[in-house]
Amino acid sequence: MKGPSVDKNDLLPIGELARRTGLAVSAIRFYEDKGLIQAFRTMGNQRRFLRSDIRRLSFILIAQKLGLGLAEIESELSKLPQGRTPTLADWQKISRSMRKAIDQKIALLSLTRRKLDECIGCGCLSLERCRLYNRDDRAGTGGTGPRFVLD
Amino acid sequence: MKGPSVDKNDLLPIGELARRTGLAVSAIRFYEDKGLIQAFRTMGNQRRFLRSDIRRLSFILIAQKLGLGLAEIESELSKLPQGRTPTLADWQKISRSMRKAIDQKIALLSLTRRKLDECIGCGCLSLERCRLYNRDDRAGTGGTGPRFVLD
DNA sequence: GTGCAACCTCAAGATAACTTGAGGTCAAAT
DNA sequence: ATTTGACCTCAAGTTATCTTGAGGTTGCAC
Repeated sequence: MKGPSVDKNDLLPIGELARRTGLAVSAIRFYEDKGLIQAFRTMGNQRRFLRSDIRRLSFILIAQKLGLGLAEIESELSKLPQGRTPTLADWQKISRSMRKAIDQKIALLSLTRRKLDECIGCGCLSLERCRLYNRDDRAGTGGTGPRFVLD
Repeated sequence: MKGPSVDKNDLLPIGELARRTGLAVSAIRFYEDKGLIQAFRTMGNQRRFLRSDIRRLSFILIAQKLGLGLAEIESELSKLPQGRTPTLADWQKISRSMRKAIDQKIALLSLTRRKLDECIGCGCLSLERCRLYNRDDRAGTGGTGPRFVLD
């Protein structure tokens, strides 16, 4: 019975992790710096990662594709158990939350597309008349970015 | 008969354009700097915009939501006729190309979702086994960013 | 035990997309 | 005529996400 042991041979140096994920070594170090991933250190101060960190980085890559920022990703990842290597069930849970994010993105895009279809009919793209935009606009929402349009 | 005349009263100062689009004044100046939009100048060196620039800016905002960078957006906008105010037909054309971009995005997300569904079944998220990733990977594609994963 | 690729840190640079600030001008109402 | 808010330029700052470089150390293979 060879259970999931965490013996020393399973620890990966950063370059190996880079090769396996397609990330640059510098990016992984950067993520560690940001607290997205953690590493053990050898006596000689070199990083050693768990195999499960491949998944962690994979998650980061996928989540980025979905438009999440590193901060948001970190907050997602923080839902993983601390102290122990995440189990399959842990990853399933987080994967499902990612699926929801995808669903939402698709829904938003579908909405945009539908509205755009209407607009193609009139050729407008005008903030004042087009349904692409809020009707009750003209208000500063308080944030920094653009204040209405498609939110 | 009040046709679409372009007399002086139709020229908008930058602040007006900002209010109408929800953009910051500084952002509009920035876009002008980048060549995304052009302005006339008054004798006193103040910018004056055409009404049609509202659409232009609207397009920029929508295209950004779709994930295009300003450079790409500029290349889209460059398809508009030079010299004259874009007609409805011009905008319809560009809107349709935008629709295609949305379609593609949705398709890509659907694919991701489908693959993710498979992965939830196995809980893997592993670069080496999971179908989320290319099978023929392990290769540097030459670019800077992540080299495989979901492309 | 030596060589050399792979590793380390820390600071600075790169790109995108803007904002902020300083210092000054314009124009429309009073 | 004066005031005041909107406008101007240009340089520098901001946030996010990394990369690059300098200068130095480790660790594995021979």
